[in-house]
Amino acid sequence: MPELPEVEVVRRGLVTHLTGATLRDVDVLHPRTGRRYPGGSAALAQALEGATIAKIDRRGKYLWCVLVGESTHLTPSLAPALLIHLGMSGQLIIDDGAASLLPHCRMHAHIGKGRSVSFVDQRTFGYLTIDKLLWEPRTERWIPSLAQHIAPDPLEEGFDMVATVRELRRHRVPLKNALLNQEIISGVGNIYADEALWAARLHGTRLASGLSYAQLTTVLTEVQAVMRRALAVGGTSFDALYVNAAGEPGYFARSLHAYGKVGEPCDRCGTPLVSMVVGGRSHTYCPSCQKLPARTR
DNA sequence: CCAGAGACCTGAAGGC
DNA sequence: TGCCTTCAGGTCTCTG
Repeated sequence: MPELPEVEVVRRGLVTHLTGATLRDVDVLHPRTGRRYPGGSAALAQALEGATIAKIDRRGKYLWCVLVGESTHLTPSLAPALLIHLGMSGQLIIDDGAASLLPHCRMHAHIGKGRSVSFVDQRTFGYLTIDKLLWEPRTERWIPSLAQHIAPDPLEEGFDMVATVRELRRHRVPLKNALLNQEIISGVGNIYADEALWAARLHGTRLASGLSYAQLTTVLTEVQAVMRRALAVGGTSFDALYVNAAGEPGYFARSLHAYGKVGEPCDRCGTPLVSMVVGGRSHTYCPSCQKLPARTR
């Protein structure tokens, strides 16, 4: 559920409250939360103790806090970013620290001025770890080593539309799957993939390798457009599983045209939308606007 | 190298 | 009413 727009909304909220903050009394409360950190959750909590957050950055669905270590436990070889992936249900909540632990709280730390930060994650697909940053010459950015395999996202400066189209055409897989492949383009999840395909009038089972440069440019342009619109209203929330750093939902769900709308009339032509499984993921589309061509393979 | 399937996890929703 | 099954989704890992 948290896809690029939702993660960016979270990042912006954290910039306000975490920049310059020092983490104290760090607790990592679930073994799966620290599973990507050598030594696990207890070692992670110890390593984060006393770390100060200098900057908060993002690529696709990966979020990271650049750390400046006053911490004696931050080993130089592992400095200097706290990498956060929200998984399916992760939330980062800033509060005044007075209340007891939130339900499904997986990490908690004090950040000064009586405030605290909580990582809440019902399904524990998310994780926190400490990772080193590596210089990426192509985009001139420092990127965590665990996100090295992730392609630039469609809203970052270094995003190369032409190169991404070329990469999409290399893959003989359904376009829907190609859009969800974070190594081709990052930040796209099931919601925005379905929305962009609907807007581009393309069926998700069309092979990426079989589409024209113009068609692929159109769908990528729609990915950018739908994400910008979602970002402007705080992202997409269906339930309490996605909220910003202040615990508030986003309002893009009311603007969706395809995702989660099986059986409802298409907003363009009125034909009821249908759903099918593509590459193990549900794909909701308009059978009239998003036609499969006669020759599909 | 590339594609596809399974594993991980919890709570909501549906079936009987 | 209540138990059981199914589903949802993002990534990582394994298999073919």
